[in-house]
Amino acid sequence: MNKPDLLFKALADPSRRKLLDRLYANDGQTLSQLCTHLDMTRQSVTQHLDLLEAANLVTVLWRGREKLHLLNPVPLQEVYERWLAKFEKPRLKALHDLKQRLEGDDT
Amino acid sequence: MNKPDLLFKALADPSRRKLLDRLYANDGQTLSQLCTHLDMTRQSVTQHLDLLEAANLVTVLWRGREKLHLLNPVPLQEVYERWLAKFEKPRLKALHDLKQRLEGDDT
DNA sequence: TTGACATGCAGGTATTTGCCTGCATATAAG
DNA sequence: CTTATATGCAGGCAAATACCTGCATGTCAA
Repeated sequence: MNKPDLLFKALADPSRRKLLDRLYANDGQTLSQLCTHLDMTRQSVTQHLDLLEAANLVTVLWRGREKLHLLNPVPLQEVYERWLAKFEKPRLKALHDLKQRLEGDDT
Repeated sequence: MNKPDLLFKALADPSRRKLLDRLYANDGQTLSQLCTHLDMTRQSVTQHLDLLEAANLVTVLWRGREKLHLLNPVPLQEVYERWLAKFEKPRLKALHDLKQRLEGDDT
């Protein structure tokens, strides 16, 4: 699977985003530590972390029997640069607004 | 399903990103037009477009029997503001580099 | 009105996902 | 050495996904 696929898929799950948030608040936590705040088994959390690792959002550092998880923000910056930066605010929003006027709001 | 879930899920598929790219290059295309460049049936493309619409990335405008698709970049800006902006460049990359030194490169 | 065109709607199926249980392995501590 | 701790590995299962086929509906144009 290619790079942006892995990245967006990794971000598409609330449990995984929660893991990223926890690492953002307190980086370098072990698997067991990360498990304590999610209502699922250790094995499920492992699977989520594996996905985050595959997306290069989390890097692993072994210390003895402990597996420390470190957050890597670089791919997120790349997402911005390659996918979001080109959508500058004013440009296409005008079309959306135009639609609102032509059709009435169907939201 | 909540907002960021829909957004990231919509972006997690290469066909859907390709559709967004095509709309970025040439906005307001019909379903048939969008089908011509993807190697799948019209119904599959419809499903992808439905997902993009659910994520509010695409807005639809009916003109007679034609369904025009308009790109809406606002959710992408929100993604940046709510998820990416807080990961400023220098901060945590240092930890990733530290790991490289401690473990050797396992990439 | 009739025929062509644009799209919708209703399934059917193979694959992927997300979660689980059960057991195995490796490290730390007494 | 023995026990507790931290994690890995294998497999199973229900739900979601991403395709498809077949048929129905609505709109334009002659």
